[in-house]
Amino acid sequence: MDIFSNNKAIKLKDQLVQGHEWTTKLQQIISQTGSGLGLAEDLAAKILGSFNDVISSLESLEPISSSSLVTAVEGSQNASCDNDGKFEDSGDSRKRLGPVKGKRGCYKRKKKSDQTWTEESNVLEDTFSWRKYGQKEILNTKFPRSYFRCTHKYSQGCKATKQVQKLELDPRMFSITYIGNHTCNTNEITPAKIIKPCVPSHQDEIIMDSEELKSPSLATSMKVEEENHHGSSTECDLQLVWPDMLVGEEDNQHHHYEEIYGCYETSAPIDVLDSPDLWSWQRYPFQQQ
DNA sequence: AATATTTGACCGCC
DNA sequence: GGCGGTCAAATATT
Repeated sequence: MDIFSNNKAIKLKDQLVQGHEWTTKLQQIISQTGSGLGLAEDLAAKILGSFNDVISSLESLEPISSSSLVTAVEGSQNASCDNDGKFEDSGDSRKRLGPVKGKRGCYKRKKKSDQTWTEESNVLEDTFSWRKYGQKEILNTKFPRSYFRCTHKYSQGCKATKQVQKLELDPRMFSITYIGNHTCNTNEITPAKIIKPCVPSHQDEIIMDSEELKSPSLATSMKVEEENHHGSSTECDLQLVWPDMLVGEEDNQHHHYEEIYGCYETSAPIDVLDSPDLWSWQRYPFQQQ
């Protein structure tokens, strides 16, 4: 009955966690920038402390464990007819049984709930791993909209999705709409205190966002693996979501499609350790479809 | 072979 | 019927 049992609390917590992480990244940037920023570093530490306090208070009031998150989120999004989008029977059950058109599994369109919020950002950064599942041209908009779902949708039933669209007014910015909260519990709340900004160490592993990201800057959770980096990194950025929307030097492109990786901090040795930096670009966990 | 992305088709809502 | 969100076969990548 208290407010912490509802979805808003979950969203609130997610946003706090996000704020915490961004602050952490900011702190890292500050500390890497070096001298003369002690005050800023102090301030970032204080902000982090506040985030920690609020988050832990929230958790103590109502343990929002991943299981309770599942409960909270379920019911707001029943994706398909009766099986609730669980695809519990062998992953292949979702595939068409043959060249039968006109019978795609019936599904209910999600309604946007209060678990939907939009951010504008110049980075496509967050702590979750996403998998793109669609892209659409949107009427009267210049840029297409890309649709992402949580990588753990099938393995853990996480129903979080997000939509990303470039802003017309400022094509360097993205409008990112998050729909639903994550119910997956892997990497959900990485120990943000030691999160470092994603600094790609190899050119071929560059990511996205424009020149300034080559300097330690805001981290990103997405990675483009583009082998023909003739263009600016801004183009990488564009290619991340709209590989076909490149203007200009597009003729040189071989249309290698982007891949998206979750960017995780390696506190424990995981399988990808050849990364010279402290980040490991973890491929999306295996999963059956 | 396993997994991810692309992209046209399909579906529900307005 | 149009539009936007999702599905899933085909294709690309690792």
